[in-house]
Order: sequence, then structure tokens, then C-alpha cells
Amino acid sequence: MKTNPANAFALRKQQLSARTKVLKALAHPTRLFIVEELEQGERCVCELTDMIGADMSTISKHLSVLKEAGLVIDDKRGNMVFYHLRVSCVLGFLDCVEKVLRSQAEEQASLIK
Amino acid sequence: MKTNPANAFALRKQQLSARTKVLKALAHPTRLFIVEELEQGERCVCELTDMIGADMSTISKHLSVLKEAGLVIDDKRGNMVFYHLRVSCVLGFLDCVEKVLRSQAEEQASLIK
DNA sequence: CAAGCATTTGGCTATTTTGCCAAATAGAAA
DNA sequence: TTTCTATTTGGCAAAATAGCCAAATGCTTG
Repeated sequence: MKTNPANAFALRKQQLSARTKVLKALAHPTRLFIVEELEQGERCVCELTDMIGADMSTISKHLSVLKEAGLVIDDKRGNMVFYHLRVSCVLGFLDCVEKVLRSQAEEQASLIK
Repeated sequence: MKTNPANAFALRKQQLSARTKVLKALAHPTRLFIVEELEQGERCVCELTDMIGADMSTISKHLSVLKEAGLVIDDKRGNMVFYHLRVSCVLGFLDCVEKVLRSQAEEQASLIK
């Protein structure tokens, strides 16, 4: 650590880390898939596992990352666990990402010209 | 790789990875700070380095991650390089993150009761 | 209670990401 | 051209992440 941590960044470090926790949770193909799938409605771990085709323990861990970030809620019914989204704004969230990608594609296209 | 990759996830893997590239770029305290700072206007590498208090090479690498993701543009003037945001929607983007965090905080509060 | 199913957890390795230092570039000024 | 300043790049070691297997947990049913 620096001897003088009184810079603009250090003062906000904690807040920034809290925000990046949410972003990190979304920043993985499998977890992003899960979030988009849950936009359709709740899903159990087994359904997600089938769709993704990875080990169930892997999916379970991804779900716990999303849960830790406050993005999903789990609901145990019988011996199955259903997950659903807690926040609806994630959708608009991703629209922005899409905009970034499209703007980037246009940039590339104009460079080729 | 699985022998039968024809599942819902595999079919969209590439698209999902493109999206997570943008999310990953934002998912780091230092880079998030930079993005928020650039919302105020362009900044040179040295200014950001001073504000953050890390090695300049570290900041430079973070900036190249943001650039690779299509979030910022660099503009060399003299022997300084100024960076500015390419997409304005990142702001609303972060409002959603904030909403997630607040909803999570409320959840925690109600658990304590 | 025993057995079966869905899910989570522990543990381990492989991969990716970070951040520093030192060296390389590039423009500005002497 | 030499020197100085701002930035980037290469390289490496430390830290964080991912994904699999095996074992543990917790219902549910026989």
C-alpha cells in the first residue's frame, strides 16, 4: 500500500469493489447465459445444467456467485432448487453492452474502407 | 469439449463471450474508476496515474483493456495520450448495478430484523 | 431406517488476471 | 543529435478464477 492513500481512487476503493462484484458476476459466458435464461422465468439447477452441458457442481458454483452478487434468489422446493432474477434492470444493462459491440463493429468497418 | 455441443449454451457461446468481454473490462475497481472519471471528460494517462496511485504501466494496461473492449478511444497529442469514453450508456449501466446493491442491502437489513 | 435424487461443498489442478520492474518507443525541447 | 518526458510493451511472480471429481447434505419415498 502507498504511504499516502489519500487519493481520489483510494477514497472510493470500497464502493468501487462493491460495484465490481456485480459486474464480475455477470462477466462470464456461463453466468451471463444463466441470467438471460432467468429473464424468461425461474429455472432449477438441473435444467440449467442440461442446457449448458457442464458438471452440475460447476453450475451450482456459478449460481452461488450470482447469488452472492445479489442478482438471483434461490428457492428450494422438494429436493430441487429454483433460481430467479432479483433485479429486472439487467436486461437494459445488456442493451448497453450490445451498443458497445455494435459501435465497435462500425469502427472496424470504417477502418477497412 | 463435449461430443454433442448442440445445446442452447454452445450455440450462443461466441455471442456470450463477446458480451462478457465488455463486462470483464468494467469488472475491476481501477478500470471502473477510470470509466467513471472519463464520464467527466477526457483524461491523460498521467492524470489517471496520479489519481489512482499505481504504476503508470499498470494504468496503461488497464486502459488498453478498456480500449480492446471498445469502451474508450485514445488520442495522442504531443507526447501525451488522452483517453475518452466511446459510449455514453455506461452511466445508466452503473445505475443498474447500484440498484442491485441497494436491493441487496435492504434484503440484508430485513434479515437482521 | 434405507435408498435414491438434486444440489452443494471440498479439494485440487489448470488457466487467467494483476501489478510491478525494466526496457523499448515516440515526441519535445535543448 | 542528445536528453527529457509520457507512454507502452515484455516478462515474471503472485493472486484470483474455473471446472472437474468425489464426498457431503438434505429431501423424499419405499
